[in-house]
Amino acid sequence: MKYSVSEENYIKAIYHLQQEADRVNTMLLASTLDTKPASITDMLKKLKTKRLLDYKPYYGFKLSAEGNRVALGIIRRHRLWEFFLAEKLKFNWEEVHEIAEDLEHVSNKKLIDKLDAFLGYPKFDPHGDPIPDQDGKIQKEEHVLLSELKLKAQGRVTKIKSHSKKIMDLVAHQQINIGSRITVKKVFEFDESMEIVIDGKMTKNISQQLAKNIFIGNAQ
Amino acid sequence: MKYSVSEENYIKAIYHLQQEADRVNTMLLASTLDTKPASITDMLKKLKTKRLLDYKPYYGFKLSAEGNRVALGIIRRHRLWEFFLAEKLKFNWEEVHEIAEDLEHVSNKKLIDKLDAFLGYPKFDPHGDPIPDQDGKIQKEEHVLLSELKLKAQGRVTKIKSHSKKIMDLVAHQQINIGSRITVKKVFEFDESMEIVIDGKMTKNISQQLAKNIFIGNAQ
DNA sequence: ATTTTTTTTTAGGTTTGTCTAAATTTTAGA
DNA sequence: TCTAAAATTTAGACAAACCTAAAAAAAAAT
Repeated sequence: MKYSVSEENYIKAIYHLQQEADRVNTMLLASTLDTKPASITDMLKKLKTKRLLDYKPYYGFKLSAEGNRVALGIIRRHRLWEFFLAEKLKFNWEEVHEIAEDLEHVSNKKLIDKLDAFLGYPKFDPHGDPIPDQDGKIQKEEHVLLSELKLKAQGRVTKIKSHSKKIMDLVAHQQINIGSRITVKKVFEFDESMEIVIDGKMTKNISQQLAKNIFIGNAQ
Repeated sequence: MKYSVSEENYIKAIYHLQQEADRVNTMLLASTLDTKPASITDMLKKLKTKRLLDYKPYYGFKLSAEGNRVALGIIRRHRLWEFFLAEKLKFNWEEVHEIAEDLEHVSNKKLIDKLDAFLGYPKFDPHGDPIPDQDGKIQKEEHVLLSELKLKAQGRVTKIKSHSKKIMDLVAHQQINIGSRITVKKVFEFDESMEIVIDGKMTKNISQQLAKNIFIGNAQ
């Protein structure tokens, strides 16, 4: 089965929102996709008839097993292209998300499997997110939010929660990279901002908002 | 300026048809794109208002300078992806055209220029067609149709005219590749079919129809 | 030079994915 | 519990890209 770019974007957005809270509502999806609630309702009905979504009017919705499978296929394509762009074409890791948004919709199975092989079957993309394999299996990550790290605690950045341009801009400017070693030096009670040291070299001040978007691996 | 997938497909088709005959008509374009003439007229008007096309109702049409520039951009993307698929992902060269039809519509300039660099600035795609550079410049080919080759003449295959699945199937089956050395052994008057020797090893019989789709370099 | 055929365009309709505005249902507040 | 607010859906409209059927123009044939 082949789905339109729009359908794929809805499925992907629903999948991601469900990772946070497993009941997703129309308003939230509308703001995520930057459309109006009425448009969401239209598409929900369409996805329901295609059996990608369990949906009852007014009762909320969630992806069916098949919807999940489709979502993981889209995410697999997205993250493999991100890996390709960063690793082979030497893009900065904060640039790759936007381009992969387009490439992910080219859904030729053989293309993606050959790309996977060419890249050496990577397990994580440049943002630290796991790449689903051919069967949609993903390797579990073990991490905690930087905002939840205790004073003097340290660990490595494994992932940035959101990939919006706005966050990527800030993260890149602050020189926070996947793999950077972070130590929490101080947490200010006033606004919950924190002072951190990156790779033992640079001292930076970051807002709680930002800290809530940075994952730190608890292993390694 | 960004164009829709449909607009790009029209522009590309018009460009290719103009290489053969420089006056293109509605019927021909309709059959090439597998749509109805009425749909062609609709799009011609649209492309005219976007200044990509010189078009007067009933008088025929051709690409404007800007239309040509856009066409060469699309062709550049298409052929770079074809090269990537064949060279890096190890696709057979008869498979790459179809996948590149989708990839060509991802039009991020930086992506394409970095891909070009990654591939080592190739001048020809796996079909032997020239790849336009960043400024739309293409390296001229020197070749002649196999059907026009004289008896006992020989040369190397530089390109296959059409990339349709039907032709690619036959060409692959007959083991005719870019770079194959072809010698014309015999031409039969009855149907203009010819007996050829490929790489001095295999003797094959091919129809005139096929011979009219195979280009032989006259240099080298 | 007409008539016939072919090509092209126009007119009006369909689907997809969006919108605004209004109606309905649910949730929250007093 | 009744009312006000918020969320959701419905109704109807629109643009893009296609379609069919009919009209108009150009080309070909007699």
